[in-house]
Amino acid sequence: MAGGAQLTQDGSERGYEVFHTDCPARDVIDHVTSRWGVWVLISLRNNDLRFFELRESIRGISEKMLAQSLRALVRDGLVWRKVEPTTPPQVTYGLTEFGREIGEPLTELFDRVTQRLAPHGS
Amino acid sequence: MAGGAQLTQDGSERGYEVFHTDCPARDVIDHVTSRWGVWVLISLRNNDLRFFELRESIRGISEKMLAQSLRALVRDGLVWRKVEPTTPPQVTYGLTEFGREIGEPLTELFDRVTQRLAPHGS
DNA sequence: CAGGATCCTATCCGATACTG
DNA sequence: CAGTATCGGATAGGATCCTG
Repeated sequence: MAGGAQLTQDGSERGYEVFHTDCPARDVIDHVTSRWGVWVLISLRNNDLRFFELRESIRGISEKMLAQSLRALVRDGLVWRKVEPTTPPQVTYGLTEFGREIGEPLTELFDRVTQRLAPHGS
Repeated sequence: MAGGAQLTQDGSERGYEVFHTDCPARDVIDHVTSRWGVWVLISLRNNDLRFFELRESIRGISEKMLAQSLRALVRDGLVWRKVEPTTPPQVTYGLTEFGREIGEPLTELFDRVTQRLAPHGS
């Protein structure tokens, strides 16, 4: 069903799959493609990072939105969170297997846009 | 540079590529991954559609946001717009080559999420 | 049918201040 | 360091009405 999940024109009212409002996939996609979620996932695709490393990496994000985005991604099972109860505390974030699965096409998307817009490299 | 485009730690302030705020790619990504842009692109990946067909397909979108999203996507060169000056007028939208290029990983992303969340099909 | 214009609300998001 | 809580401005977005 790679091409499916559109509306199925079988005449009935239901038949929509993910385009319908109450589809759980829609929420996840919305989180993944949210303003900052994208960059969090892309930032984490290579190495696990700590909170402040993410903040430094994603220029322009506020702590509030970073924390919020991370919470959503953890809730959705895309990102894990490891707390080292030291002083000062150390919290590390990384991609789960699902997160890596999702991060792949996201990276691809990202690369294609970049390549398209910046072909003036030589 | 599939793995690159992170910050380049060469010590200087500049050296960021796409995570920096004033990167043009970031705008496009933001449009592509906008609340409704995603669904427009995914809706169009198989067939060209008219305005009302898009509205029907993407459940929950308002005409205003659909028009607005379409305008942004056309401006970014991801979607083309063909006007048939009949009465009533007929406007068709479809993916440009760039749009198709971008739609691919988006569809992949979409499929992976769907597959993950709805494996109870059988 | 395919929108543009207007109004109004919901939420996003940054800034600031505070906590463990 | 890694957050949470609160406030207020900016923006997204829905509803309605109107036009070619």
